[in-house]
Amino acid sequence: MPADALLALEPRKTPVQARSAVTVQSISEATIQVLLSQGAERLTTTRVAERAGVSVGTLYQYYPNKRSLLFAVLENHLNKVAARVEAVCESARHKPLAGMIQEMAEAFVDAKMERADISVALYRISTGLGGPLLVKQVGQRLRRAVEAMLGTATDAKSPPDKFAVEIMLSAMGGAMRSLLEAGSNPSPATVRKAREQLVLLCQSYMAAATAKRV
Amino acid sequence: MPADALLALEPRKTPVQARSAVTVQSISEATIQVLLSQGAERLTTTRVAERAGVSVGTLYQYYPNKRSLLFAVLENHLNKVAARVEAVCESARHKPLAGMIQEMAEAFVDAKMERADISVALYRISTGLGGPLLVKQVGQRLRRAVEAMLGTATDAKSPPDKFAVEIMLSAMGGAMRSLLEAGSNPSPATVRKAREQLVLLCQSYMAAATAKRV
DNA sequence: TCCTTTGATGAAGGATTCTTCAGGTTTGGT
DNA sequence: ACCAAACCTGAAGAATCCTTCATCAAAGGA
Repeated sequence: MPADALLALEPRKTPVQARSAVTVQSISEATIQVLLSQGAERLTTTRVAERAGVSVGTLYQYYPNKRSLLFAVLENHLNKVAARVEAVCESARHKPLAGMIQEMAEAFVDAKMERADISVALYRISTGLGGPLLVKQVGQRLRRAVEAMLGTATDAKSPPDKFAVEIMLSAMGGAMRSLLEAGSNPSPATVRKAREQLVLLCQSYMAAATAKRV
Repeated sequence: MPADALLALEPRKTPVQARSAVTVQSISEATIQVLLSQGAERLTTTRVAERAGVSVGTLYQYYPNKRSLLFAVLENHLNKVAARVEAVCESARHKPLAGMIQEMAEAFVDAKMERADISVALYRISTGLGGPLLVKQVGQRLRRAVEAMLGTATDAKSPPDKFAVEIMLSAMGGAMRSLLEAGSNPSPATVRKAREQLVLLCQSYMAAATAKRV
């Protein structure tokens, strides 16, 4: 893979004045909106600019190409979710295992649900080039945070299995995705139930996985 | 949504001679190949035809448009996987719960792994219009099969929760996806470990979910 | 106030892509 | 051998799309 494939994704110019900061923000928002209303196939730089209320030229002043725009939006969202889960993982140390997992899983569900529209929109581009890579990176980052937390469990079982943690996280992510993509924004009751069930899923699996260690 | 959006996805003509059957098959295969080597973005009807060794016109004799081609390939794969899991669900009735789950989960992993290339390729288009719908339908179909199986468990707990089964299936699917998209085709050792862990995940969750019922 | 930087505009070039159709080739029955 | 049906071809029309650049407007320090 060519080295400039990554460089071409970096933003082109950073806003220095206030109005341009607004512009960049509205371009980001417009990307989500177009993604939701038209789909990834019909997402066009022109359409995004139109929806943002600026001209195409303006868009290209901050993003060198279409892909870099999508990449930036995706990266931004993933980082926010990861940061929130990491924070919870740090503050939940030195507790019993079940409680730690519960806090972590709930934080994950909440972070995704809070702006369900963004999540749904981004699923539609998470498959493009660079997407799986980002997801993988963030996944690793999350895994490390969870592992560090689990290491401090008061009811210390054997240390958690690296592979098992990965499985747990991707399973949780998959279930959330399926739920969000299922259609109309889920009712509060559904969200409650999902939280509860995902907590149960993670708890029971982690308990089984750490116990099984010989 | 317009009604003809679905009709436009139906195949245009069904092969009657032997050579045309070969042609459509090679078009299907070529679609996978192009998807893997070029990505969804660069998948072109012309490129698919080229790779299949036929001309574009031929392709359009069997598929009314590009989307119908992708839809057909995706549908075919999902149906195969679903059929296999359903078959196992039927033959695994009247056993203890843990054993049933194990057979089901292993069948799922095997079905996905057997042609990992197809799975990976199709993830790249499963997000297009009609994709989530198909996935949802197949998910429901699978859920019913699993529920029917669980109802016959010899160590009968309370009947399984509908929502919980959905969670389990989507979690399993998500974990598999993450694994497959992680990159280079996983080693046999990784596959073994994945099978084992996914079985554990499903077993422990189902046990916890049925036990929790009041 | 004046001038340099920063920000915004949008028409147009260049490149792809989807899809059709008029005309040729192959197959299989009679 | 003959013919109708099935099948294949691929150049070309019509529609988008990405990206650039010459030009204009706003901002803010000197």
